[in-house]
Order: sequence, then structure tokens, then C-alpha cells
Amino acid sequence: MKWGKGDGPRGYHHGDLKEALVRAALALIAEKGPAGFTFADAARWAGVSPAAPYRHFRDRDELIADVARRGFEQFTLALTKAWDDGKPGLMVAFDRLGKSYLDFAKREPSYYSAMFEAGVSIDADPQLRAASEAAFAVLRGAAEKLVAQMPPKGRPPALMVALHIWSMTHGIASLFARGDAARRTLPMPPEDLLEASVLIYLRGLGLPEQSAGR
Amino acid sequence: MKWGKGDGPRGYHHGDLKEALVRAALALIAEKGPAGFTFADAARWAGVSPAAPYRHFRDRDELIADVARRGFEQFTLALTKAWDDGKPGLMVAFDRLGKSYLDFAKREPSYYSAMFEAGVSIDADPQLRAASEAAFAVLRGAAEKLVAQMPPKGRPPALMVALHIWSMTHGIASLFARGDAARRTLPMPPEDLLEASVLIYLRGLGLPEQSAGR
DNA sequence: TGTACATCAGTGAACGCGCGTTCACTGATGTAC
DNA sequence: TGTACATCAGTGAACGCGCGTTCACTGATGTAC
Repeated sequence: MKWGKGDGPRGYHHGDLKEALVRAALALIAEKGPAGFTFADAARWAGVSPAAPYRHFRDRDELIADVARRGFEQFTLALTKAWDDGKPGLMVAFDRLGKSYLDFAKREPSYYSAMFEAGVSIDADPQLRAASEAAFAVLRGAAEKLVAQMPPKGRPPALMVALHIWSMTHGIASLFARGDAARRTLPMPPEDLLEASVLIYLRGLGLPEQSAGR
Repeated sequence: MKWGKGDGPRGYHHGDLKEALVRAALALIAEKGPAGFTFADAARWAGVSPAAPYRHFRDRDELIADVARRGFEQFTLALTKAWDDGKPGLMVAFDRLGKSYLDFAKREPSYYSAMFEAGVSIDADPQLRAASEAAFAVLRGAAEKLVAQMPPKGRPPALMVALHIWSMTHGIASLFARGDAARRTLPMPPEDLLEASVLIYLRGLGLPEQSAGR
């Protein structure tokens, strides 16, 4: 399944090389880490000559940035689906959201690496930046709904809450849930660690479970 | 200040090449990221022939692992000093501890990269592993003192608390406080974000500020 | 429907480069007596 | 204190390799008439 869409190999023209290169990058990142693959590698993996990728990407960085962008798009989809507009209750939806974040890091370690660990500068590429912000917007929207449940006095800023949740989750994902060798071993599933952490945090905000729309 | 200890260049024998190579690695990581430097680079930076490093390190990975190990040692020192056995009060000491973590990531981005982002397998090298565990032990010790303040009923496991704090802090450090290009911009200082996060978390644990030994 | 032509997406050979690594070597340092 | 020798820590030349990149090219595809 080297090229998943049009099936069967074709002749002189590959037909879908851009997609194939992205898949190659994902496979090679999974194999050797984000720093461990080369443009030539990707070409070889896709079964084309080393010059072919230049028709589609200026250089290796542009390829990685494209992978990261696609990663953020899929990430946004997954988070949106998990949050599901806060249904049926904010707390249960929020918990799903966190688990979905972690699940993505575990299920798609290659995307996750390209997005967060490949050293691509998010701000340099507007498309990448937009994709990244769309993902964060899901978190932020959820945080807004959550703080809106609280009495107006002493309501924490939604942005802060979103950043906190993001940080906790990203911290757990980076330290304990990645697919590669740098992962630390942990005496419990990372999902449990995250769930407890988020619950304690929300309690600290003054959001006991029963008050949050259950 | 290429070789800081014995000053002045010497002749045929460098005299302190191992140290110089470590410093070279730190400088080059700062410049190009953990993946962006080579063994030959380090030799060049230290002003020796490309074969010289082989007298001190088997390969590039061994050099990076050594840098990471030293990083963890310094990290342990900084954390220990910040925690200061919980004096004068657990909450204020805990806050110092978190800030110190963040400060290290910001002050020593090269060490931090080598420790957490260079893809070295912690478990492969016993010395590295021990150094890493010593750093975590400081966090864990602090968490133990903290939960010991709580009524025995419903006391959370200290290990969990330590892992939570580690994750939050590492998440913030990775996303917002690193020195390199992958850092996201943030509408507030990362230290403030962390402080708020830890305070909310501790409140969620049932540790109001005044009950914690102040 | 057929044909001529333009354009597109790939080839494959070639290049310069820097890296990792080995090797016999040599200058400097330490030590036994 | 001096000398002979062993050991240590570096040299520098050399190698094979794979990468990035360019280039003229060519087969396949699309389009105008």
C-alpha cells in the first residue's frame, strides 16, 4: 500500500507523488524520528528518482511543514469530534477532549512529532500557523463554555484555562505517551494520569463535577 | 573562552578535550538544535582534528548522553536548592520549585534539549537514568512533604502529585519557554502561567494556602 | 474524431560536499630505577 | 636528579558513503483546432 488512492503502479508519471511523499515522511518519521529522514529517503520510499520531490516541495523543511499542517488539521477534527459541543455534559465532554488529545499523540506519533518536535517554526508559515490555531481554538472554545458555568465573580480567564489544559496534556503526552524511545516509563496509564490531573485542576477552579451541566 | 579551565592554548595535547567537547555540544545545540550538529562540528569547534573526539566518546550519541547526564545533575542541584527542604513554608517552596524548573529550561535551553528532546533513550544508559531519576526524586520528595500535610483520609498518592507537577511544568516549558524557534508566543509570561496552574491544582487537591505550613 | 503541439511530471547521471571512521604516526607526559 | 621507556592524547591523510541539488532529457497527458 505504497500509494493508497489510485491503485496499482503506473508508468512514467507517478500520478500522486505529493501524497506519496507525505506518507513517506510519516512512515520514515515513525521509523527514525523527525530528524532521521532525508529528502532522498522519502523519494526512495515513494519509488521515484531523487530529483522528483523537487517538483512538489522546495526542500525537506517544506515537506515537514506540510506534514505538520495536515497533522494539525486532523488534530482539529479529532478534538472537535471529542468535544462535541460539550454534550451531554461539560465535564464529561472535557474529559473526552483531554483523552482525545492524548490518543492523538499515541495513535499518530509521526504527526505529533512533526507538529511539536520537528523544530519547524510555526509562525513562519501562515498556513501552518492557521492550522495550529484552529486546533487550539477548540480547546479555547471548550474552556469558554466551562468558565461560563461559573459565577461571574472570580471567573478565571478562559484563555488561561485553555493554556493550562493544553500544557498538562502536552506535558503528559511528551513525557509519557509518545511512541518513540524518549518516552519515560510510568507506573500507570498516561490517560489515568491526565484524567486525574484535569479533575483536580477543575476542582481547584471551583468546578465540582455536579455543577457543570451533568 | 573556548576552554574555560586551564587558560591559554597548549600545544600538542589539548589537556581538557572532553570538557571542551561538552561545551562545544552545548554551544552547537544552542545554535542549531540538538539534531543540527555533528561530531566533526564539535571537533572543529574545540579546535582539534576530526579524529580526536574518538579518544573520549564512542560516537555522537555518547557525547549527547554525557551532555544530558550533566544537564540532569545541574538540574537536580537547581531543584534541590529551590526546594530548600520546604523552607520556610511548603507552598512558597513548592512555587519556587516550579519556577526553578522553568528557569532552568529557559536559562539552559541546550541542556534542556539534550535532556528531553534529543531522542536519547534514558533507559539505555544507567548513569543517565540515575541522573534523571535523581532530578525527579526532588520533585517527589517535595510532593511527599506536601501530601503529608493533608488529613490521612483521601490523601492523594505523592507519586501522582509529583508526576502531575512535572507534566504541567514540562508542558509549559516545551510549548512556551524554550529558547528555540518552536516556541509558541504567549500573551503572558510562562512563569505566571505555571504559577497559576500549580496554585489551582493544589487548591483542587484540598491544600488551601494557609493550611500548608506557612 | 484525429492530429499537432504545449505542458507537465518524471528520469538518471552527475557534481561537490561534509560526515563518520580508520590508520599509522608522533609529540607530550608520567614513571621506574 | 637524570635518564630510558611506556603510555597517552593528539595529528592529518585517506576512504567510502549518502545527501542535496542541478541539468538536459523524455515519456505521458491535456488541449486547440
